[in-house]
Amino acid sequence: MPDGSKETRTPSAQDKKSLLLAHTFIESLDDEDVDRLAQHARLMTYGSGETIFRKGDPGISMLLVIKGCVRISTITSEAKEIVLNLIQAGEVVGEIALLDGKERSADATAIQFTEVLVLERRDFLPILERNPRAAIRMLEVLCDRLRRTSEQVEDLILTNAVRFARVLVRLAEQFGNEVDVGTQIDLRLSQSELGKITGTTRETLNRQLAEWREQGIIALESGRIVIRNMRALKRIGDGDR
Amino acid sequence: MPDGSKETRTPSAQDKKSLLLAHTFIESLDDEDVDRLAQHARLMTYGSGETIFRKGDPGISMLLVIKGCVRISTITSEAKEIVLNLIQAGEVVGEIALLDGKERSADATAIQFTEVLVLERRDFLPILERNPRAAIRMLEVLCDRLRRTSEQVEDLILTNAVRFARVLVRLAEQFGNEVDVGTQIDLRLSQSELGKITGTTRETLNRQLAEWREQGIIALESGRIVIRNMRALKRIGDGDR
DNA sequence: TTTAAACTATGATTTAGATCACATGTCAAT
DNA sequence: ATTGACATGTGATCTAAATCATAGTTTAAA
Repeated sequence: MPDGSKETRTPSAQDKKSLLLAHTFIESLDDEDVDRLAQHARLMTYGSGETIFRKGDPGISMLLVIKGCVRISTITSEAKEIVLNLIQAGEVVGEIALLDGKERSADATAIQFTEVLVLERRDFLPILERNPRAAIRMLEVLCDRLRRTSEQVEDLILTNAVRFARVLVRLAEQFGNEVDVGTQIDLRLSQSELGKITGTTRETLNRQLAEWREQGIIALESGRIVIRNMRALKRIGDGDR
Repeated sequence: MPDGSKETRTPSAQDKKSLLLAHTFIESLDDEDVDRLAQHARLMTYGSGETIFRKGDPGISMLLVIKGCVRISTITSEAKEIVLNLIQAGEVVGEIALLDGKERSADATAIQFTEVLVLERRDFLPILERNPRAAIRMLEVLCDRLRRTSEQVEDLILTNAVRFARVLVRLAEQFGNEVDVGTQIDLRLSQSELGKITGTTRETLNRQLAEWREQGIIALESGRIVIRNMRALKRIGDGDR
């Protein structure tokens, strides 16, 4: 696991502005604000496995993910790691601590080569205070997160098969890519990684995947899961065995 | 379980205004907006056990809890109920669906005699759009929720004893009342109810509580839990056995 | 003031899934 | 090509907690 070796490029404010504008999040801002942000924003890149921030860090910034994917996770007192969220290009990371000024509530790690634009609290908050549309956009983001996380709570009291099915369906919605045989999840996830998403051990997960593979419900295509029978998977996820 | 029999009083706009002003949430609004809300807000009351809304309902309103306590919960496909949140006087309920315009993501039930002020989407959203401070206040509420819910996700992959301890500590923070023997949780919760909060069966919970009672860590005082040794409970919750 | 309904307590049994153990497979680096 | 670091695949065993069963207790209603 490489660590710390974040590199920073030094692109022009113009470059940064166009990156900002490409980000869905930014559409709620007017041109001046975008300019202001572009001036102060830093562009950072992280290799796969690199830590972006850690639980407990002071949270004075928010990241717009330009490229790649960020895993939000935390390690319990019993030394189990659980993934709270996977955040892809076009979404934001670290907004909670930025907004409430408290510590980071979880760890953030790049799981691919990832580029982010870092917005500082002092640059961003004034914009929210001036621009209600931006604040409302932030509210939408948080509502979305909350719905997802509540769903995860529900998932965690379900039996494994049902939970796995629901997680796969959700991953397919988030990272899915339609191919001829079905929906491919465009993420290279090891089984232990997937285990951390579902909150189970690698072994149990492996057995379940094997079964579904035999039944033709899923398949593996160069290290990526392809869902071949989405309907069946959804049925399992609904508990209709 | 009584149902549906909501009664509505018809207080004056003045009455409603003073209720609004008493609510911590409202401090971010200016006087005109408070007046406007007071005119349209409805005061509703619910008996213990009454349903306020159900998962799947259209979410066109938000409730300010004036008095009492509301349980936010959901029933899984496997027919298990889990409590996502307990919301007491001074807090808001149902803000997510109001903000994102989607369906209610969970059921809301009064667990005591409860009074709420109902704010409609069409009255409230324009205020957010005009008043960034109110929007930022909403952001804080959501951040808070998100931190709580993420903690619950963490809790759910812990072993029961650790999880119970953490839940009790959290309930003590939220509903605690310092008495001579310790901190009393000011809620009458049956063990099955507590089970739904911790995501376990009544039986397992019962055994754990019995053990802690013998050890003098907790006690029962007229149906309410008193934490007599908070330090011990916190240590257990941290996994330091 | 008894009768029902809900809640608490605890033992016995079962079970889902974790843990352990080890074989096999893959792939990048030397 | 060989080594080593990881990832996958599967049996065997163990265990935490669910489920089942049943008795006692408190609360509220008739």
